[in-house]
Amino acid sequence: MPDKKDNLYNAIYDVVRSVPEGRVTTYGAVAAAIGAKSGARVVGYAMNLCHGIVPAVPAHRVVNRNGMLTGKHHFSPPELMQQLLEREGVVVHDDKIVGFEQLLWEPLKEL
DNA sequence: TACCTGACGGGCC
DNA sequence: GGGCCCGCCAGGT
Repeated sequence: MPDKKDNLYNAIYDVVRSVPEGRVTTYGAVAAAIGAKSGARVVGYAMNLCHGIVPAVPAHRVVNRNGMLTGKHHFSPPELMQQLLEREGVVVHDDKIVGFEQLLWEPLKEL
């Protein structure tokens, strides 16, 4: 695997796209799924670059460890993240996922 | 061209 | 129990 880094990002997008509708995952869960233990942050960087990626990466289903929509500010408009989640049946209150632990979808556990 | 900041999380003091 | 620090990549200024 010469393009390890490239595959890393590709793996991140693949995992995020594997998240079922109405479910959410965390940066740490994705990072653990791809073996990037050093960086939940790397997942965040990948999300930052998801702009223009096809097929579209459902970054709105990725939240931080607290279940908060930390990256909503990167959407346009920011409310779009919550809108998409609510559209899928996910209840969001105060930028936080209601019943987050129940909706949490862990790749390592489910995959 | 170089520095800095930014979607996180876990470990250590 | 709480707060601080470190690790990682890439793009913008």
